[in-house]
Amino acid sequence: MTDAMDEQETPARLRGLPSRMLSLVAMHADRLVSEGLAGADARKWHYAALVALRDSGPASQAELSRRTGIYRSDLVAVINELAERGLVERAPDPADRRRNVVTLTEPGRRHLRRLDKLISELQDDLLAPLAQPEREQLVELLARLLVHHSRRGSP
Amino acid sequence: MTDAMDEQETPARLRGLPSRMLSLVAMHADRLVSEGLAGADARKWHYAALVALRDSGPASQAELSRRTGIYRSDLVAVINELAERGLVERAPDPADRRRNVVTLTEPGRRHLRRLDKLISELQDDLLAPLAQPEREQLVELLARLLVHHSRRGSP
DNA sequence: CCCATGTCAGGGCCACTGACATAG
DNA sequence: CCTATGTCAGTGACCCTGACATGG
Repeated sequence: MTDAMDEQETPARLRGLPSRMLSLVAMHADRLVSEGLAGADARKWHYAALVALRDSGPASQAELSRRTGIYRSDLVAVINELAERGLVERAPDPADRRRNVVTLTEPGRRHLRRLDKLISELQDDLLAPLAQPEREQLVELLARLLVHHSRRGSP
Repeated sequence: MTDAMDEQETPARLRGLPSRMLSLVAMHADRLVSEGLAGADARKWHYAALVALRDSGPASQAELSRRTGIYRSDLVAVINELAERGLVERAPDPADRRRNVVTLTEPGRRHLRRLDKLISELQDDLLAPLAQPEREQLVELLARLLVHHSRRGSP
């Protein structure tokens, strides 16, 4: 009875394709955030690195890379730029001389607080058409997808 | 009472940032789709162009560009590749000699049917952790975000 | 004269790889 | 000897711009 062997359903249309919708929405989101951060002379990785440092304290670059998902090789430039601006400090780790310990400075903390505000406004712009419970739903669904698809490559 | 002026809430953490989650999930989705299509010697734009042709019939390249969102300049290569494989036909439009009319061929239709199946399996992989109603919720929320953020640039 | 179309050339950003020296 | 770390060099995909010739 419930058999639907004769599905002649409309073949895929582009507009309803989840993978496509995700890409498009993510593009809009990235743009919003990138442009917003550009106005504050920052990029999203600057923000990611700073937040990671505040959340879990000073860390080596490799450790930071794991926390943020930024590649070790790309992190170099990010830390360079943050250090130039005096937002973080990069000092050799006496305990393990391969490592640089990256630390959030006080100006870095202040700057981060400004970025926090900016970012939170941008999230609001992004989610503008959704009511609060819907935003939470969205976040929860995305989180489920993330944990599922992350169990492949990172552990 | 409901006033929350003294919000000292935990400052932003990366994991819960909607814009970030969207980017990450979209990355996974793109990967899934790209790798899947690569196995069928196709790319996502091949698929997009083919679907657009089936959905709305033969079209000029500029028209196709509007339907798919692919830039006119990038479409050239896509149509080249599809034409090489005999999946579409590109012929000058006698009514407007600037235009090329692009038409889906019969082999193109067959190929597209295979891709449809592939893509639909990939969507399943992508949404695996979600139950059917949740998938619909997700798509609906994404659609709302899309219409909202598309009213800027296209009309 | 202005606009549309197809095409090419190229820039910028980003995820990702590979290699290398140094150190554990 | 193998692994980890920081660094640099480079690739390929993708989004996007600009320019140009031809035609409406």
